[in-house]
Amino acid sequence: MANDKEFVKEVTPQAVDFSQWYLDVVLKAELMDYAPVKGCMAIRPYGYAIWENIQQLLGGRIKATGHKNAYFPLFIPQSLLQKEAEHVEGFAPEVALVTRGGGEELAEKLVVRPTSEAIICSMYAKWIQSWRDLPLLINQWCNVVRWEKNTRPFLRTSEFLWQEGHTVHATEDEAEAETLQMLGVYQDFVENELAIPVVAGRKTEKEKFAGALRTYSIEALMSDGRALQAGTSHNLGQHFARVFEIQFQDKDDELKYAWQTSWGVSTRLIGALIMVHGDDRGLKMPPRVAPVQVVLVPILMKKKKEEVLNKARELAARFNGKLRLELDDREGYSPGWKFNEWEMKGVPLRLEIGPRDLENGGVTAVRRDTGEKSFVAEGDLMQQLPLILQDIQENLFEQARQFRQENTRHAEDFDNFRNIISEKRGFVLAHWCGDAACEEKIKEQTKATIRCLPLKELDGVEGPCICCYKGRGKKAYFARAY
RNA sequence: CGGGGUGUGGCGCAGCUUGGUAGCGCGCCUGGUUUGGGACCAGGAGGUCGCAGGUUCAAAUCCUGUCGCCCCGACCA
Repeated sequence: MANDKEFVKEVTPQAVDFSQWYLDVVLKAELMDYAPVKGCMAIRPYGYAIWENIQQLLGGRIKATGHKNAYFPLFIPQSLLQKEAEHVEGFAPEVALVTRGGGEELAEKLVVRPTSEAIICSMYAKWIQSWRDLPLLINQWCNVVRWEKNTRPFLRTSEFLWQEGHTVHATEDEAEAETLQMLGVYQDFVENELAIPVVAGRKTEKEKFAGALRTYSIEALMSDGRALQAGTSHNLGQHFARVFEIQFQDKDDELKYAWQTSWGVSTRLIGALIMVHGDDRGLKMPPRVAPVQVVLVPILMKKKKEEVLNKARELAARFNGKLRLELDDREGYSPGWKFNEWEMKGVPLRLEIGPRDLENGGVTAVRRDTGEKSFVAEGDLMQQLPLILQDIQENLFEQARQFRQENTRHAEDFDNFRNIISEKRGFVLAHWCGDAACEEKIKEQTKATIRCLPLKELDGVEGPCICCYKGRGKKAYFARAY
């Protein structure tokens, strides 16, 4: 269709240039706009609504597991950040520093938080004295700043929004259990609400969080075959407790250092949502997080204009508070224009109501995921719409799951490994001996990194390392990553 | 930090080679006709051409400098 071409011209097809497609979509769907500062963006209402839904759905899970929200300062005295050696080293290059305030040079420079371990630990040291104060389970929603050289909307920005949980426990076992519990919460949330299948696993020493004992992550596969870390959960051990002196007197009267965890997901999830589900026509929002779940477009002909409009308004009012339904009764835009715009924005379900539908006593429903059209009688709407949305949610997950399955391959020798990575991308499962030198060599030669060592034992059998063939180890997930 | 690109009404671009005081498409505003996959007609508003200096009677255009932003790589949620 001529019109189709015209429209599609505004969005670069994925096959032509995936990264340009991504940029076209985030801008045209009005998720964000570039701000005057490099790497910074304004998150527009439609994009922010996704974040609000994430906050609500993930926030609910965080609270349900006993955590409470709190807020800690944006500014961290430089000396605090520098306490934990590995932590400083990891973050120093990307830290923004405030040196002046109130027109004067500051006595101590202030770091703009790149993450809040330091400032939070300094407070926890004051709050914790006894085993009775534990566990301490706190989460905060905030912005953080990391001075990035290479930025991309949502995926890597100089400032981003996230949620960071910081907990303190009496024992190592409890801390480890908490770390894994929250990883599980992330997996459940991302799979069931964002419809993105993920692999849960442990990070290698090289890839772990600066200052952590162990880092776990959930890893997702984007539709261009590159992996994206979608959430991390760290067992901090006693590293921070020791330098910040978070001590408690235990039941046995002894003074002990506490065990800590931290875990976070960021606005990067929005990037994942776009890259996992989107197509050449734009976004495809999973209904559970879609800012608009259903759009109702009245077809306003000269005849029956008022009747159609009245019925549309009546239907919209009926779903008020039950579904996120938007009535698009703007005049001056043709129905076709609206269809395309809402498809670009990824609204899962579109309802059309025109003179014909009025006669037939219902609406025409069109799914964003399959393009399938159906007629729904007015009386069935209340019951049918949630079912269709649920079906769309499941279908999106299933599509993504299938894609991941088709793009997860096993490699038994290095040539095979290299070929898969360079020609097909996706996840590659291969044996790794555990030596950082092999990890590094693989990265240099293929640009693929170890995404994680899966928690779920895949075959569980050890084999010769894909790189050195000498050492033996279990299979790890490799991929080129964002 | 390297490589590339780009800066001209809100957006996308042309004009620059060969200096002569800014144009096109989209969008926007008004009115009318339209409306089942990005409608049409008529009228209209809107730009000291990233910034600074220089050359010239005259600079979007030539020269010098500078800044921003975007993309691709090395480092990272």
